[in-house]
Amino acid sequence: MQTILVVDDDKDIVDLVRYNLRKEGFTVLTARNGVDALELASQRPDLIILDVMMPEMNGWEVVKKLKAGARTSTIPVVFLTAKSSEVDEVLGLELGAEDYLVKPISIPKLLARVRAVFRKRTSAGTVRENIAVGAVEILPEQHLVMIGGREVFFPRKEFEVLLYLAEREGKAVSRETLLDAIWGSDAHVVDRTVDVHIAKIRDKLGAHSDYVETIKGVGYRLRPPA
Amino acid sequence: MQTILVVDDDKDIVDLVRYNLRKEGFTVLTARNGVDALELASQRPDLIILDVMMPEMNGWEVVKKLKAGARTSTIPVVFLTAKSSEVDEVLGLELGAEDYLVKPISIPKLLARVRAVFRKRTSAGTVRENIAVGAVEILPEQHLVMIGGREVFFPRKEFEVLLYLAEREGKAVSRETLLDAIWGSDAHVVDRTVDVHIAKIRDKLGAHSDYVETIKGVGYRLRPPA
DNA sequence: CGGACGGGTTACGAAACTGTTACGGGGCGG
DNA sequence: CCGCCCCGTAACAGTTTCGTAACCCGTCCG
Repeated sequence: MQTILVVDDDKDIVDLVRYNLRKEGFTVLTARNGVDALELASQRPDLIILDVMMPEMNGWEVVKKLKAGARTSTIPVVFLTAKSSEVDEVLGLELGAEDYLVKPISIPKLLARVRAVFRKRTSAGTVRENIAVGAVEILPEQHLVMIGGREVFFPRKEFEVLLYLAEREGKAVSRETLLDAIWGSDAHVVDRTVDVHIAKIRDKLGAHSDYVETIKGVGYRLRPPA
Repeated sequence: MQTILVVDDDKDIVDLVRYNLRKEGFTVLTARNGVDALELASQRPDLIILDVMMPEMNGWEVVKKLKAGARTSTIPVVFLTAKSSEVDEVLGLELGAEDYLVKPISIPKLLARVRAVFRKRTSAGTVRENIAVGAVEILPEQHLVMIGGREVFFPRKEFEVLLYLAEREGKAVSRETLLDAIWGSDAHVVDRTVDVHIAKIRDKLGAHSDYVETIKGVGYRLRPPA
């Protein structure tokens, strides 16, 4: 079953949310401050419900750190906020906030949002299964790459590029497509940047660097050699 | 130039979007409600930017009707939404929404999304199916050519020429037509250039070089020998 | 028989593309 | 505050691809 991390300094709210989510069958982790939240986030819950206003480390900071961590950057976050004026910030800042809820919390609304997140996750194909291309294995959920059985660390961008290519094994992928998919359609990035990442990926692939083929004038293609 | 239909009940937004899209060279149609939108959609714009919240007929209904109409079902739609909670619905319901934008609108983002839609449409949009002509197999998505089961590399231009001929197997294609289709109508290329590429293609086809027939005074034709 | 046409081939310089390395900025952790 | 890592950009070098021109051949005439 899916795990949800609930973070709020108000014990009443934590209890209320936990009770209701458990009743729905979710596994619930809780934290009363940002530090503990980050600690628990490393367990990779499927969703984080996060209070904006907290002593010491507020919600923004927590999210920033989550997004920075390779293992936690893809976890969806739903904000809890007391003031509706904060809503604009949630939407304005592009922190990858999945959604928000305004206090006082309406339980039906909460559950609806939570279900919506999971629906989106599964329908949008965000369920990232492990992929193997020849001797290269990619484990998206753990942000891990195994090359010939050995574990190799890939920084975020390189990882995403590799994953994208792997999901389309054998297909030619243009730089433009990669930029759209990974950097976002509104990115301000030169396409030669892709080359550099490809170079680094090849470097890490070591003996298997020939998995990444260059198609001049077209793009790249990932596949095991014949 | 491409035509975009903008639908929103807020005049300010319509004006803002129209102004910016026009500046980018698009032809812009506008509607203030769902009914007018459907009316204009019959003109088959290349893209529809659609507000979710509108009086009388909301965005969902408009899209449903668009998808129902044979002439309008393939037009990509980008949603405009004020609340992030609606985003889930956009993605959750599989209405074929191409993308979405959250208000307040960022113009650079809007333009980036629009451009992305057109890029996707022209490049990956069409599902390029594999083609076989005799012993020659062309796999467009992988940018691969198999000749008698053996993989042979074709540089971009040669690949495109071969593909173009293969898509018209048995039909005579003039140099002029090829130049138009592959080099672009605004290219400044001598038509004898085509001959050179044909020669290279024949060379790579090896034993099957006779697939490419010359029709004197007309052009070329690709087909397996009788 | 000579010449005009159309086309096949080859050679070569220019342009286009990519691989790689180096550098600067930013963020995070110590 | 310092140092390390990730990332985007620029610059340089090495290839590949492309477009033309040139030359050659066969055919079809008068």
